[in-house]
Amino acid sequence: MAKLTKLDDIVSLCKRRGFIFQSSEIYGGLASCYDYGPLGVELKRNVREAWWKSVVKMRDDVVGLDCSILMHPMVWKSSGHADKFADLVTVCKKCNARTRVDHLKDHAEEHTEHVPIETAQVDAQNLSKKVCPGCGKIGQFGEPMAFKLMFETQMGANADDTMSLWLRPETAQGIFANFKNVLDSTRVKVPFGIAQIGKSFRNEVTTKAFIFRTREFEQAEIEFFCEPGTDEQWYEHWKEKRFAWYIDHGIDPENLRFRDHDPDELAHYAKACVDVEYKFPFGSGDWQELEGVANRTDFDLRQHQRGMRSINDWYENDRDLTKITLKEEAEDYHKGPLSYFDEQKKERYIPYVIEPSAGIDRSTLAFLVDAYDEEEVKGETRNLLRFHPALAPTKVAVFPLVKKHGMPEIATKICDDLKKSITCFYDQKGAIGRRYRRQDEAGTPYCITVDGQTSEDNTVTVRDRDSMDQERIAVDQIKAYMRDKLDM
RNA sequence: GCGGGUGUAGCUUAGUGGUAAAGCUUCAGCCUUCCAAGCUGAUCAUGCGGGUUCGAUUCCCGCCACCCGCUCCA
Repeated sequence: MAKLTKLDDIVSLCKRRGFIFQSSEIYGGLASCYDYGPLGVELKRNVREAWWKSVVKMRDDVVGLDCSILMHPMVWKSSGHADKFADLVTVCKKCNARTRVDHLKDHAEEHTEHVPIETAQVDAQNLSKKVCPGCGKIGQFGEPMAFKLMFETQMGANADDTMSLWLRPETAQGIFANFKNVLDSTRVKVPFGIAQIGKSFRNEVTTKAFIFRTREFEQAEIEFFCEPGTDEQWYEHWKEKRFAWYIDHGIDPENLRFRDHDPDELAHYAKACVDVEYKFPFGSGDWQELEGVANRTDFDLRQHQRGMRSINDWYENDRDLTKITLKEEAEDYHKGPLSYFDEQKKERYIPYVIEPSAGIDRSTLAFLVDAYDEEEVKGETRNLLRFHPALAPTKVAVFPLVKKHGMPEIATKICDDLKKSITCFYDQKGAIGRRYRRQDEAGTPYCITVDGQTSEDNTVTVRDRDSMDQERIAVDQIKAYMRDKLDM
């Protein structure tokens, strides 16, 4: 069957049906920014809720959180973002390949982490011996360009007295910063997790592929705190849980896989990391990351303990982060303010952290692409979105077979009644077949039709999106029927 | 940022140095008793800004945006 094979087809579908629009389109658009239309916002909201339900509501060991996007600058000093979230990039004059300066080596290149900007600048002084990984030419590089990877903004209305802040580049740090608050207020015990969904901002060097890599994006992250030594089993646990979530919500297993990070690919704080990848149809049909599950060890909480010890330095140095370095870690750091006291073992430790970090926009796109289908029906092409019921923007559409003989009144009443608990949509325009197809394109799983028989025996037909089969049920059974079908 | 490509109604396409055509969609009406039927009518476009020209959607320049690479990662 013909499917979406080009990104252009997906973009077109998204716009045509009101899923996703280019941001500020009437002004020519704004690079890398997108808006969710009427159907898109419902879909995305459902993706969020499905995630939240799965990791918070259905579990006893995860609680939720919603942190501010603006946080104390020291958060980013401790996390490492302030020092390291800047790259110097240079371009080979011969082949135009673009490479991060810290990735350039005299000989073979090996993967490295982000490095402090100052270090990179020193490195950049001497590129004459460096080898272009693209064409192998030596020392043919242009002036290195600095990239600020975090968005900066100002807090304070008085123009002469403002404070520069960053928009968070990840939601994770808000969770670490609230670790103690959650411990003190919710009676949770390790192992437990804190989940959060929210916007993050990164000045990606290059954006990519529609909403796949954007500078403003939405993350769904869990920081799961566990006892050191149990981290590997929890890593496996989350790896499995998160993979299953995509499958359970309709992603074709053929299009989903794990990709383990190579040891030299791991971030400095991570002990292990695996990506959940989806086979997007764009480009050459590449596998692209939807979610990363990482074992972050005790790195973050230990870093924040160092940061807390350094706060006075920040004040004493005119609140200038570039002038300070974090204090060394205390000898007994494992008993520090962000440690956990294990009642069973009667000992304190800094928990290890397993972090499943998903991209809401990315998975929304994956669910959309994966649900898209075309099939031949009586010589006509039927376009439909086979969304999982939990994700479908509209759950039920209600129609009168024709708009006379009192059918619209009955149908309207049914729809109004359903609205209280189910997202539904009423339509009486045009021929019935057309209305069915319209709902197919929006991914609505069920259509209820009031016909001539309804006024005689109080029954309606329920039409299934995927099979197009119809079933006749009693009006007073509709709610129960839908609850059952929609698994509500 | 560099290289390559693209930009005409909501969508898909046509076309031209003389003021833009069609299909689908949408809207109104008629007709319709179960899968995009039919009839009538209507709305809607040359990404933005300059230049050349009597006249630019078309030619030139700049900008913006998107796509494909280089990169990166949720």
